[in-house]
Amino acid sequence: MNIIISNTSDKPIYQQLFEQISGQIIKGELPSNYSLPAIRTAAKELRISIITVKKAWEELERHGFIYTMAGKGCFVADLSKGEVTSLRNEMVNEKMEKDMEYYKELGLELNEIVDLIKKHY
Amino acid sequence: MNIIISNTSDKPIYQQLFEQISGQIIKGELPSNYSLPAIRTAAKELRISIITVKKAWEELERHGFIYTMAGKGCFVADLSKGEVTSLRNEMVNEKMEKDMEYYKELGLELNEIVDLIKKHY
Amino acid sequence: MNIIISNTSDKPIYQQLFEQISGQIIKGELPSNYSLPAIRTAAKELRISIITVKKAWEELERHGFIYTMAGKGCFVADLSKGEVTSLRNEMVNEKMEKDMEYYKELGLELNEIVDLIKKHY
Amino acid sequence: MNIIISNTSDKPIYQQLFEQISGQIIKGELPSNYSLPAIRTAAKELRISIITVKKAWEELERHGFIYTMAGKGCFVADLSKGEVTSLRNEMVNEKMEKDMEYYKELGLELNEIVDLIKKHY
DNA sequence: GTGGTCTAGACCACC
DNA sequence: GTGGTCTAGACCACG
Repeated sequence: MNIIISNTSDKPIYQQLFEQISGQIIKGELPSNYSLPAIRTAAKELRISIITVKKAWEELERHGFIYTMAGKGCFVADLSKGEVTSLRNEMVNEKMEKDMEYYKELGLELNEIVDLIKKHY
Repeated sequence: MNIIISNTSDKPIYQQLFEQISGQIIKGELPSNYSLPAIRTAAKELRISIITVKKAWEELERHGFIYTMAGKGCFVADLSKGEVTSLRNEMVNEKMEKDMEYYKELGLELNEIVDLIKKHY
Repeated sequence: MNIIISNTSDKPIYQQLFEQISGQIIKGELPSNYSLPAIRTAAKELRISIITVKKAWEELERHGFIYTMAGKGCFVADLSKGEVTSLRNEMVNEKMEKDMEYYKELGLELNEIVDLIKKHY
Repeated sequence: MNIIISNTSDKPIYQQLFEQISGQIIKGELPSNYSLPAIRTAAKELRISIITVKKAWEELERHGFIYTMAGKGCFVADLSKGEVTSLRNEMVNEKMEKDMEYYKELGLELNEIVDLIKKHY
């Protein structure tokens, strides 16, 4: 597991954690039942508060990416490929909707957006 | 000028104002030297705080979308077509960069993103 | 609004808060757009931590009972009678399922359960 | 004896053990003086900690469901039908009280609860 | 050892 | 003033 925290980013730390880990699960880099580092361990290594890590872990559990066994630890959920895709689409669609709203507000045409994406990808 | 404020959105109100007005300027819906409503007037009509309107106007000025004449009011800047495009691109590129980072983090391929955009546009 | 906190209960404080407030909303004792006390105020009055109150408020928002306006406060959601019933049923069904599992495990017949309920209601 | 342990349940494992075994005793599925498996045996078969099994056995003894003979093992208590019913009611009443509190807090009428129970039983 | 809950502070953006 | 985020501790139940 590889996490990079930016303290200068405008994104809250717990969300950075959530996005990176969920991304790794979606991409299959973290296998089912993989044991996440203990909250205290992760907090110490990333030099952030225990509570911040916990918040990220909670968010991951709420979305179904991981499951918690109190007293044992947290583990990557056992997801089928279809479930992974479904989770991914849920997250992507939510964001995409807002993005498109913004680009349309700025008067961008569909093909302009596509061109920009190809440039930035 | 047509502004819609959502109090329940997670976006700060001043930013909603900024985005909508800058969008209208970019799309040419607000002509050069168009006189923006007085801060107090806008605040009253939109039922928001004067401070919030002021912050949005300031942000617009900082980006070069409007200019202020003390005692007279605020007016849409006299921008060439090239300048408008430049301002737009500046805003779009900044956002696009972040968006692509997110979509890549979720393991989306370029063509998947393009498909989704065509769907959501 | 009337809240009673039991420090001796086995239920976490934040859950007691959640259950009591959601119950009052469901019963119509708290009207739409009713302004909940500020987190700090509630914490002081109930003599509990700000974070504990916040956790309860968050849970209420996640279930759709209240909405948050950052910088303004938290307010009871504008729910139709049908939506209230739907929210109630969601909560009740979840619990009822577990309860029945337990009573069946103890060998109770349906009519025994009904008798007991009439006695305890 | 048939025990199923769920590691992902929010219920502690020792309590799952307690509830299932006490339920089987109450339902008469385990006869008087039936010899419970040795703690180490049960722990190994269920793939849980010895400490956890011990805690469940202790809880069963505390409630009077089983008795321990040092060096021999644990056995189902010799309970009359009345005693069984009494034990059962003790457990049921304790839970029922809390349940009804919750359902009343959500504004459910007696007949609504009965209807729901018939549906979920 | 683990996570679950709670506390008493703090700084920030927004209004 | 408000909520949003974060910190650095603490005690508990569970295994």
